[in-house]
Amino acid sequence: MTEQAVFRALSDPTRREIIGLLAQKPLSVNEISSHFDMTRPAVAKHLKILQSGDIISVKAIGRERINHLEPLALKSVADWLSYFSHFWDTKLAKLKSTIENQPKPENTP
Amino acid sequence: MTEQAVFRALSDPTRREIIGLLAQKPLSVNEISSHFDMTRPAVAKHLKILQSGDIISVKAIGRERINHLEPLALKSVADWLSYFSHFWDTKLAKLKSTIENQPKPENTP
DNA sequence: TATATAAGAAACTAAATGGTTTCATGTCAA
DNA sequence: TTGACATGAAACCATTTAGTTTCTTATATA
Repeated sequence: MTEQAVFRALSDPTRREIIGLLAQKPLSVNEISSHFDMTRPAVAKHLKILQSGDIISVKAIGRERINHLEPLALKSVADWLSYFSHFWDTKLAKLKSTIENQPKPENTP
Repeated sequence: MTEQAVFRALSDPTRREIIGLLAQKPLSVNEISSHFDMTRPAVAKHLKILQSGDIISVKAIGRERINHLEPLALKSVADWLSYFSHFWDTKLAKLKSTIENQPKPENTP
């Protein structure tokens, strides 16, 4: 939802790991839980926090709830960071603005 | 220090605002505190957390402690995000990896 | 239909977090 | 040298966080 909700969601290592898992493919709550050394309700709470940041969406299939990564939510963090990126990567920042101001980039062979 | 320390430091809106201030110029503890509706010790605690993530460095000048932004620390977050950036910006991600994987131009035969 | 499975919900707990107030220490300047 | 100022440090507090256990509900399936 808000930028704060995304930053907050990313502040926990378990949640970042869940994001990494869901980047591979959508997973049910049980499938996600099996990757961690904690109970299913604990994982479910993390999923709820990820939902509140719109980082994942949930689709009910029968009795399972399939969690999908919504990567666009992470872009707000990337946008915040881009304000500082020129400090460490002037070259890339310049390229970025060049690309974004171009109507159509040429193909790399 | 660790990636976790950086993510943790960014999870608080006050700390992100401090980062924004220090991106303009280095500031003393009092100067930073004057921007917020909380006591100086509270701000000092935030500064300590930012230090623990190596996001700021402190130089003592007389009785003042001048806080400097260390933007390179933010790069670890950018790097983590770049793993997902292809979801929203395939074009830029490709260019980025192209650039970063290039050897030094002068050594190219 | 009976049973097993997937998940949500509630109540509880320990520890971390974000804030406060008060006090101590070092440095500048009249 | 004395007093004001910048900061650190400690003790304390309320709330949030991350986890647990237990119970309930809904759906698959033998």
